[in-house]
Formats: sequence, structure tokens, C-alpha cells
Amino acid sequence: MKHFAAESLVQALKTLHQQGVIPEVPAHLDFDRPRQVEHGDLASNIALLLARSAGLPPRNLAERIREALPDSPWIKRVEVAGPGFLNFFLHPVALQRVIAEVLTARKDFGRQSLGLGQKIHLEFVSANPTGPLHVGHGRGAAYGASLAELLRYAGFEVFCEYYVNDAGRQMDILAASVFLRYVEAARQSLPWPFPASAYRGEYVCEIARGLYEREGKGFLFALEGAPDLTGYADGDQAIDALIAHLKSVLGEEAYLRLHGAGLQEILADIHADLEDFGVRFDHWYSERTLMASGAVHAAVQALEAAGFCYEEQGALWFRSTAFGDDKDRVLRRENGAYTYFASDVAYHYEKYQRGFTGFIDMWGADHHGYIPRVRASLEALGLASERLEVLLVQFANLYRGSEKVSMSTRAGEFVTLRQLREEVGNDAARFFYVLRRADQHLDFDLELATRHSEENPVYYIQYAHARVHSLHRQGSERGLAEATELPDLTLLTEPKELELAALLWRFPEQVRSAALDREPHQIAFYLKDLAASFHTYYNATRILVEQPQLRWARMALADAVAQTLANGLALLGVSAPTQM
RNA sequence: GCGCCCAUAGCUCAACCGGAUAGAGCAACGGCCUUCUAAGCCGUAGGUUGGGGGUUCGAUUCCCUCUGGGUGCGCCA
Repeated sequence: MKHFAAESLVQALKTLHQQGVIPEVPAHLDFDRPRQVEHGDLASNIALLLARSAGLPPRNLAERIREALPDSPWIKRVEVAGPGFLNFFLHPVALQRVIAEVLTARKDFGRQSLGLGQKIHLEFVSANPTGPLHVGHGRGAAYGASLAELLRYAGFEVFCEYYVNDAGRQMDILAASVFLRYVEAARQSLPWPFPASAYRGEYVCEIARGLYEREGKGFLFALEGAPDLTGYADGDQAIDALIAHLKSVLGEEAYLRLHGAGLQEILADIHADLEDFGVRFDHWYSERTLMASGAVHAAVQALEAAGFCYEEQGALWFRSTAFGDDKDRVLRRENGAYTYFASDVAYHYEKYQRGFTGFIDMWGADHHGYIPRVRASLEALGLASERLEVLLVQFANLYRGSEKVSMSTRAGEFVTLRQLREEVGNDAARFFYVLRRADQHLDFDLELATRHSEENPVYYIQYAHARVHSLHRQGSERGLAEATELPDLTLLTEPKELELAALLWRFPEQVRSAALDREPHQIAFYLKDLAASFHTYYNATRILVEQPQLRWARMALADAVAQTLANGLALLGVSAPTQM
């Protein structure tokens, strides 16, 4: 919609530039959408911005600009207001035109071509496969999936990846936990109480039972000679001792089967859970594979070759402080094993070699301390660290009424994403997750979400969409003819109709802005606005009137609203039902 | 202690990278169903944008400071 005023304004500014009134024509013009109708459809503050360099009072300059504006079929009138704003009042034709545009473009109304061949790598969720996804992961999943859709719609090529932390100690702890439950599944009692540092969730028992059914008592012998876990003061030491024992008595092959039993089952569960949630990845990147391929070794060597490494106390350190980090970081431990950070360096190094133009990492907000060191590693490797964008997603706190639900993966006390979806439904869950900015804490009250499920804002928007389809059904029942071609849109002269049309023009701009800001919530808020505006119109104005031309024009407007709602909901992964 | 994020109506949140009189939803109060779905609409009330300074035509937005929350500071992942 801004283009209606922008063309004229550029012309006017060029004229004034030629006359020597202003030193230069700004490269970029921005318009505001005034809150007040008296301030027109579009407002420009250009006179306020150029007043100083032009040496003119803002209002005088605004008046000069106004006089220099060429006639335009789209602009009804322009006013100078306030401290020097130029308020553009558009001709109704400019507003009505959007309806034809929506009905021509259909699913593509709002689609942008901002990407210009840019390929963006988007990494999100990447939860450790040590248990089912919980409500915190759900937020990252919903946010990432919506952002991916949004970026694609804005014209970027997007590659979604889940980084699977399938190596490392947490997975070993899972394997040990599975083993302990396996012993129980075989009706053997443990010589000591189930250790506190092991995973206690019910899913571990299920995995263990499956393992027992497949493998029989084949792993039971490993219980013999197991260290006395009660003998350790520290729970972490106890579980590590057990892990070491299992690795040595089972041997590499059998231990891997035990390890894999948990990993594969949990990964499959996460995959299915996300799939059901409408969240799909192009690739699941295994940390294990990364290490096995030698990529970690290669990345560390590259850092060494670049001259940013040193050895101290038997460990290999990366001099990240050379790039602004708080302290240097260990890459390879005294015991020869690479750190998690080393894998991360390798993973990002490898990402950069895959030909993407930009990278977006979506991390839990508690990982923000990692940003400086990852950036440092990229810079040390001679890579453009500014091409990596890290989006931090704040926690989702769960409440039952006023009581906070404490969640701990280890203790198995958490509400899973699946439970949440079953309680409130996919649509409501997807919508609620992206209803607030990612950098805001999200308080999700389960009780409220269940109790007021029919009051969810998502239904409000879906209802608006369904109402349009209901109009078609109603019209057909009454034997009213539908339009066979684009009706005369100039019949739409009601203020509410023009307001709705103006709102439709805003959608493409909102897509652009939401994509560039990486803020899907902008779309959610826009849809609420559009739905509200339509409900108001629906209540105030009869659409299925006798007069065919007017009826068709109003139905065209309603169709355009429904299409835009559907397009926006699709970006958020929410369905657009034709009937409630 | 140091770093990062946050603070807006009673509650949950917006505010188009500095714009005009800070907006929605819920909760509260009062209206609207013999007329296209009342999962809806209309109206009323609700604010010193945590406090205090500064920058300028103009600040919720940028800078400083204080207060109050969150989070991070491992040879864990």
C-alpha cells in the first residue's frame, strides 16, 4: 500500500532536489500508518527528517513537498499536520484494489521476494535425545517452524536442521539408566537404590522392557562386579563409575546396542512428536557422525593452524579471549576427549562449508553465554561471524493455576509436549507458543488453557475464517447466484469496508517485517486485528443482500479476508477450518 | 562479583528499528440473538510505560544510574 504514496513522494523530492531546496533525495522512504483516521492512510515524517539539512522549518518544508507532489489517481489529498507530517489520504480505488489482488494471488498474496537466492540454514529444537520433548522444547519447535515458513514465504530458501547430541556423557547416563531399568524388567533387584543421578522417567522403563524383550537376559551378567553406587559421596561420580563398568564388561559392540536402544527409541519418538506437531526438518545432524567423520579433529586442527590454540595442564585450549570472550575455552581435555564446545566448533565450521549464505541458530536463553565463544571460533577460522545469527528463546514456565510446575528431565517430572498437545490441541499450542516475542518469558497456565479452551484467541481467528465459508453455504442454500467474475469493487464504500481493505494491504508488509525481524508473533497479532475487524463488519453490515452487484462485491471482500487469514494461519502452522 | 535478557492497564501481552492522543485480549461493569454461526458485536472504566537523570523538534523506544526479576559464568552437555 505504501507504494501508492511512495512514487509520488519520490517525484516531489526529486523536483525539490533539482530546485536546490534539499541537498539530496533519501535512498529509502518510510511511511507510518497513523493510529488516527484524521491522520490519513499513510504518513511521512520526511519533512521532519530533512528540515535541518534543508535549513527550513519542518512545516514549511512539508508544505513545499506537498506542492511539488504530482497528481496521482491513488491519492485523494495530502495534508501537512502536527510538527510537519505529510498525511496521505488515499482514494478508495487504491484500497478496493487490494481485493482483486488477493483474489488473483490467492495463496501467494503476501508472498515476498526478499531472499534473492539467499539460502538460510536454520537450526532449532536440537534437544538432547535423553527423553521426550517437553513444553520448553515445544516453544522452540513452534517458533522455529513458523520462522522457517515465514522466511520461505518472504522469498528465502530455508534449510531446517536438528542437531542431535547423540554423543557425550548425557547419553551415557541414559544408557546406564536403561540398563538399571532393564535389570528390573528382568525381575532382578538392584543391590542399591535406584541412583538419583540417573534418568527416572517412565519412558526409560519402557525402553528397558523393549530391550529385555528383544535381548532376553543377555545383558544381565553386567550387573556382576558393578561398583557399589552407595559408596560414592557424589551422585555424578557414582553414575560415571557405573558407565565405566558397563563399557568395560559389555565391550564396544554390546554397549553400543544398549546405548542405541535408548537413543533410537527416543529419537523416533521426538521425530514423530514433531511431525504430529507440524514441525519438519530437512536433516537430522548427528554429533556422533560428526566425530566419527573426523570433522571435529579437522576443525580443531584448523584452529591450531590459525595459531589460536595452546596447551596447558595437559589440555588443548582455544584462545577465544583474542576475540572478546571472557576466558579461553578447552577444546580437548586432559584425558584426550574433545569437549562439547569442540563439536560445536566443528559443526559450525562444517555448516559454513555447505554453501549457505546465512545461519540462524535458535538456542534456549540459558545458552546465551556460548555466543561469544562460537563467534570467536568462526572468526579464528576466518569465517564471517556476522552471518551467524543467534536467536534466544526464553523459557516457557508451566503453571497449574497459580502453582508453578517444576520440571526436571532427570527426575522425570515434566509435562511433555505431547501431553500439552493432547490437552489444548495442536492449533492452540502452535498459536500460543508464537503469540509472544521469543525473548519474553512465556507463562503457560495449563489449567487456564484447558478451562478456557473455547476462549482461545486462535478460535477467534478460525471463526472469522469459517464465517466466510458459512456465507457461501448460506448463499447457496438460499439459491443466491455467485459472481462469475470480479465484481465492481467501487461499490464498497462503507468506512468499515475501506478499513478492512487497508488492513489487507498491511499483510504483505507484515510478512516482510516479521520475516526480517524474525518475529512470527507479528503475524499472530496481525491476524487477531484482521479477524476482529471482520467480525465487526460482519455484525454491522449484511453481506448477503438481494442486490447482486453489491452482494458480490461484499463477498469478494469477505473472500479476500478469508484468504488472507488462511495465508497467515498457514505461516503459523495453524489450520483454517471452513466450519466450526 | 562480572556478562546477557527483561520490567508497559488488576492479569497476559502489543506498539511498524525515534513519531502525533501508548493499544488489544482476559478479568470488572452496562447493552445486543424472530435477520448471513452470540466461539460474535457495541459501550464504560482502567496508565507518571519500575524510579531518577540525559540526548532533540519529539523517548515505551537511544545513553547513564538506581531498584526489582530471570539467566549464564565447568577439562558438563
